[in-house]
Amino acid sequence: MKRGDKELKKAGLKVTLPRVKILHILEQSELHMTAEDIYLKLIDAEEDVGIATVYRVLAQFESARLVNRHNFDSGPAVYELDRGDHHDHMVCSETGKVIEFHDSEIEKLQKKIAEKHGYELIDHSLVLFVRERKKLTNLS
Amino acid sequence: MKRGDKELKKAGLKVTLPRVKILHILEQSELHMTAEDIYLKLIDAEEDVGIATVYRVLAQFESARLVNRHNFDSGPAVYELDRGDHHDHMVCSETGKVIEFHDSEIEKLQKKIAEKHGYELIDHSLVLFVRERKKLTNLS
DNA sequence: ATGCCTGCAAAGCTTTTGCAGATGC
DNA sequence: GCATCTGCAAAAGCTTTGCAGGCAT
Repeated sequence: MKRGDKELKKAGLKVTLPRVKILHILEQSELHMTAEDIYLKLIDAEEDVGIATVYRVLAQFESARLVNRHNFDSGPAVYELDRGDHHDHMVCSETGKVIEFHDSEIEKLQKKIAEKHGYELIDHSLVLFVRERKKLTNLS
Repeated sequence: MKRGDKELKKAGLKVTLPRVKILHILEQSELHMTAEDIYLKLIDAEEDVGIATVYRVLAQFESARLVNRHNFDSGPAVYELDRGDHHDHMVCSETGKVIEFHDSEIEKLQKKIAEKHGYELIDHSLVLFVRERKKLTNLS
C-alpha cells in the first residue's frame, strides 16, 4: 500500500486511481492549483480522468479536510493540500504570485472581534492584494 | 437635478434611468445586495430594466468607486455602496447575517506583513465566518 | 445628430448532476 | 457481488457580450 492510501481510507474513500493520482499531483506540484490545472496534469500524464471527477474528488478531499479551497477572487477556485499549518495568503496583482504567511496577532484579534459582537469565530478568509515595492533609490 | 446625478456625471456616466434607479436602490436598501436582488427590486418597482444592464451598471459603478464588490464565498457576488468608510465583514453561517467591523490594529498589521515580504499593500479582503455564541449558562 | 446606453437573447465560464458502465473491496 | 466510483454529456448558476434600436446631451 502506497503513501497516501491511508489518508484516503481514513476519510472513508475507496483507494481509486483518480483519487491517488490527484492526491499525488497536489503533493508534487505547486501549491494552489485550480481544478483545471489538475485536470491538465492528468491529461499530460495520459490518465483518463474526467474534469467532473476532478471536481468530485476535490470536494470529497475538502470534506475530509485533506485540502482547502480558496476563492481568491472571481474566477476558478484554487485548491491546496492541507498540511496542517494554517496560513493566509498574499497575492501579487502584477505577477499573480501567491505568498503564504501566518500572523498569530491577527488571528487573535479576529477571535476577539467576533466575540465582541457576541459570535464565535469558526473560520476566516484573509487575502492581501499586493504589488512589488517600487525601489525609489535606484533611478540612476 | 436630483441627488445622485452628480456622482454619475463625475464618473463620466450619462444620467439614465437604470443608473439612477440602481443607485437609489443601493442607497435605500440593505447593504450587500446581489445583482439579482437589485434586479428583483427593479421588477418590483415596475421598472423595465434587464439583468444585463444591472451587471453592466454595477461594473461601471465599481470602476467609478461608487460601489464595492465582494465575493464572500462561491455563489453570486454582493455589492455595497462605497460610503468612504473602509470596513471588513463578518458572516454568520447560521443566519447569513452580515456584520461590518473595522479594526485599525489589523489594518496596520496587514500593511506591516506585506512590507516585510517586500510588497506594498494595495487592498485586502477579510471575512470572518462566525456563529452565534452558545450561552452555556442557561441550560435550565 | 451623435454617440453612449439598453433590452434581449445568446454565449461564456466554472461547477454540478444524471446515468450507465466500471472498479475496488 | 455489491456498493461505490467514474466518464460522458447535459444542465445549472452566474456573468458577459453582440446586436439592433433607444435615449441623453
